[in-house]
Amino acid sequence: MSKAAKVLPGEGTGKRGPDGYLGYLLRQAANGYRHRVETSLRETGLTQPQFAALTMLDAYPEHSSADLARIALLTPQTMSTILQNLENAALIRRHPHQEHGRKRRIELTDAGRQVLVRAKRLVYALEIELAEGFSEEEQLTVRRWLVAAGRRSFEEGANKP
Amino acid sequence: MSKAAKVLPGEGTGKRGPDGYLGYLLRQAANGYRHRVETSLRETGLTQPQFAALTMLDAYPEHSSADLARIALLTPQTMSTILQNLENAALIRRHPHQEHGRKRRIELTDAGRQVLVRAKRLVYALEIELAEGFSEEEQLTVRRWLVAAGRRSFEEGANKP
DNA sequence: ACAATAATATCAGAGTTCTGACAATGAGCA
DNA sequence: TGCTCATTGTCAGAACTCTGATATTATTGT
Repeated sequence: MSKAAKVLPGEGTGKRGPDGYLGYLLRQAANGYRHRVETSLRETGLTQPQFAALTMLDAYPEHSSADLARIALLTPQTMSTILQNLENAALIRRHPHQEHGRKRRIELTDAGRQVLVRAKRLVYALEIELAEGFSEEEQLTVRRWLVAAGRRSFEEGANKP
Repeated sequence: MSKAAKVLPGEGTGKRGPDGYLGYLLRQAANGYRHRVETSLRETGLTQPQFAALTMLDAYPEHSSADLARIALLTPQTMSTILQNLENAALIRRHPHQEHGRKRRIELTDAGRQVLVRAKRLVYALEIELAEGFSEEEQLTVRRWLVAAGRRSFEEGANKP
């Protein structure tokens, strides 16, 4: 290993610690958390987006793929991909929509419901971990910031996902 | 559109506002910010990870692909992919490492340096936007939280990226 | 009723990220 | 010396995410 590699900034220091750029920290935090979620969900075979989609479908069974995309701030194409994978895994089913030729009604299968129950337990444990060490007030600050970071100047893009 | 779709929770309400799950908010914030960065970087053709890699290489020209992966908390495979794309775009160059058969020395090309200068201006403007509306103290809370969210319980995984 | 516009869904292609597997090099030990 | 192990780099395959394009259906305007 070259001499330079020995001088790698340490774990929580420099640009990687609390002095780093917010955008860089945001990407790393999301990557790290997704990784933990999917490691924890390994036994269920679900990914983080699949879990989110199943949860939304369970809460709002009336919604179409396009609806879900809007809710999750994703493009319709992305949501379509996620739903295709869920359908291939037989966790959801899609029927033609009555009174609608193009829209499709989406339903969780029994397997989907069972997996979701197990997955919720696993993910909620991690969710609690995310808040550990931060006061109620600090958590509120973080939530406000995350919402703002996800939505800031979202109106100038052409393909506004 | 079905009646149910009319009752979609509004923009900043319910699970999508400050009352939502932290993990869900984190994913959306990172998605939204990445989207803004790449829209802004459109003219340069860079993606957010490519920008991050170029910035790191410019700051630490001695580092190998494996070094960069460790710094950025990514797997070696991921960093390898990003560097391949940068190399195909002729923004970096890789030479065999002296005193080392396997390691490779990575350098920005002139084109790479020029693109990086333009990209930095664009991204730093967004970085400032990320902090807007939050006090110094609040920003520190957010940074601390992001660092913790990215690193929490990172030691139990087998493939520790 | 017919044409124009909007909404829904999907295909194609690219980049990022992971897991899993593998080859080649370097370092340490019996 | 030779064996073992860690490091470095890559290939293959999958999922997610985007942009761009296209087909089908619904709504709206004249």
